[in-house]
Amino acid sequence: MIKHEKAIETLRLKGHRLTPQRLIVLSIIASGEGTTGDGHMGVDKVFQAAKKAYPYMDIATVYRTLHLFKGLGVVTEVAIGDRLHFELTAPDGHHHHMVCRACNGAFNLSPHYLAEFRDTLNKEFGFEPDLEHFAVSGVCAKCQEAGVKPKGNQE
Amino acid sequence: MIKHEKAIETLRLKGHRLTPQRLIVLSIIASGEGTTGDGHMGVDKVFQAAKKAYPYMDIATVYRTLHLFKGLGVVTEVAIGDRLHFELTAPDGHHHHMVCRACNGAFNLSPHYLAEFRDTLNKEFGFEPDLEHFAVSGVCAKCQEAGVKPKGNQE
DNA sequence: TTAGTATTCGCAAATGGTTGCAATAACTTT
DNA sequence: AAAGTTATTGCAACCATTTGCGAATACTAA
Repeated sequence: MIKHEKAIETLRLKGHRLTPQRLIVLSIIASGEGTTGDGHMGVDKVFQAAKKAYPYMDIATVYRTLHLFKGLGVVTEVAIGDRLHFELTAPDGHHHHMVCRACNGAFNLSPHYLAEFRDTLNKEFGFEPDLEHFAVSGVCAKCQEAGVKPKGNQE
Repeated sequence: MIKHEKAIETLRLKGHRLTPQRLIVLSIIASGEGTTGDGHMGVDKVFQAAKKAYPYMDIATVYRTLHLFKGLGVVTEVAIGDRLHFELTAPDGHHHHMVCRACNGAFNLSPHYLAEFRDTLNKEFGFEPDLEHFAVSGVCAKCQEAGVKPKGNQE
């Protein structure tokens, strides 16, 4: 009730309408209930929760709303095991993700690990990569111990 | 007819059956005709070409075949504008991709640009990222000149 | 060469996600 | 407070991709 007030203001300032559907989706994401371990919430979880609060809710509306929020920087999209998940964008500094292909765990990664990579692409190729919300797939330490093999190792 | 002989051998060695469908898909990818600029070929292009050579060809078979090849390291998958594209894996050193979100162009990126990033994730988090076939989305130099804006710049 | 069997195929139905469109509803203006 | 305008909704159809399943076929062994 307090956390996403700024998000609501953002909506209104950019001229978007404040519909019940949007407020519901927003509060669900903000509540972070039914989370898959790390604050990220699958689209289906959002949809189920939203339908409970508002039975006419349509899955298309959920997707459109989440994409709108993403475009406004209000939520962050993370692809976990080829399904989309969302979380409220961290108001402080945001972070990137390492997603484990074995356990589907998502681990935070501070942006400074990518800064150098970005600089290089910039200088060498004039290429400006989209690294605001970056996610690397891989295998986490725990799953490696448990015997999950990393993929081809030709660097 | 010569280029993908090794791929055929790989199939046989791993105990996969040498079906006409697989050989056709392989030769289409190897031929590289109908390419989207950089040697990558869209699934639909592969399917159309395959159906010409073998009218019963099914799109599901094309997908299954391409995934099999990908698992064997025979082809490389690149997501361009959220559609899958494939190319014959470069037999020498392979490369990564920078995909321009504005013009959908795909540019090659030598693996050495990623080596350091991998080492860091390894040492800091014990995380082993899948960087064999890595692709960054972004905006290429040309499209930046043409006025396409990079996304949020909070690093 | 033929018979056996496990893989692969084609089909059809399902998946997660997107889109076109007419009806609805949030905001604006009065 | 009512009417007008335009964004947004719900629905249904669609998209690219995946999957279940019974029929077909590449390989193996005889």
